[in-house]
Amino acid sequence: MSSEQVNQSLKLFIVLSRAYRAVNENVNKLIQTYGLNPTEFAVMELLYHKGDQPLQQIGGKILLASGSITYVVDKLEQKGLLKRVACPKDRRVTYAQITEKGKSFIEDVFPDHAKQIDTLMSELSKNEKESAITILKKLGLSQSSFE
Amino acid sequence: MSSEQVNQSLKLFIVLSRAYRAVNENVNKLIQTYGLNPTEFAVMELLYHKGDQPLQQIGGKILLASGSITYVVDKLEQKGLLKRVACPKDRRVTYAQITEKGKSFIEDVFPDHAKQIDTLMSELSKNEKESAITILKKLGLSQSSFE
DNA sequence: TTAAATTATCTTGAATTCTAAATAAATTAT
DNA sequence: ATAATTTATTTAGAATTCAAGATAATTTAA
Repeated sequence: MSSEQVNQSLKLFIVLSRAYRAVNENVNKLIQTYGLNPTEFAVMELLYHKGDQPLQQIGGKILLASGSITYVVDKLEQKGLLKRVACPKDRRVTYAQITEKGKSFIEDVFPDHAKQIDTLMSELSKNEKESAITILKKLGLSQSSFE
Repeated sequence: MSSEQVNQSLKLFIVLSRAYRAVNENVNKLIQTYGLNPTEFAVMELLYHKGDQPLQQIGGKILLASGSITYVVDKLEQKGLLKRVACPKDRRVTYAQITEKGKSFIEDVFPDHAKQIDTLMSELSKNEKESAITILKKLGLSQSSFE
């Protein structure tokens, strides 16, 4: 394990962090204009694209502790964008389910949202995006090593 | 602007987010073992590698609001890892300056820290890292578009 | 079956971050 | 020179997140 190799990895970590933060900061500002915060939007996207979710699964998918899920789901329920639905088979479980209002919200907002993200990526060519996707996929699988 | 292109950008955004979070989650756990939180560590790294910083500049470099800088700098000052130093030329300005204790801390911790990050990147070949660095650099420059 | 262990959600309190306003110093314009 | 604007830091209060514990339901094992 040469020092050069370590330096390259460090540099990648820095560049990865900057790229993510730069893009994400812009996406977050965009989401604010919809009247939601990033976590709320992530939950809505998840329910819209993947269907009803047991509360617990939401935590695993968007990286949120169980106490925080209760908080975010409460807020979205107050806004009428989702509702809690009891699981008939296991009474410990509650599903979050998108409402009609929630569905309309995502359908209103998502096309432009996607276009804006495309704009944020416009510095990259098609091939560069392709390469980045292939490479970054491998990093996304990192197992947790320091628990 | 084809829909395929937008989809590719969306996919890259998702993969970028997952990669960053996977790596970052591990790095954050590592930092916790040093007794600091990620923001505190970022400030210490900045001061160690880039020298004294006016408080305001810290915000720009690690993406933190001015109110939060006061909070983090207070905590690091309490821990004796940095001190505030008045700017002689402009009395509005306060510098954060690393202390000897802070310097020792980083010097103790950094070599292993870097090695652990290298381990997290070990799924990628040298060439893949090189490509990722080149491509991600372009994204890191994204200007804020929705202020 | 009953007890023990596990799982899902919620509650509580602390930590961290943000926004907006307050304060203080410097700069600009009249 | 004085007033108005800008810049840097801090304060105060709200929002968000987490960790740990509480509650309730389910499953496992004796």
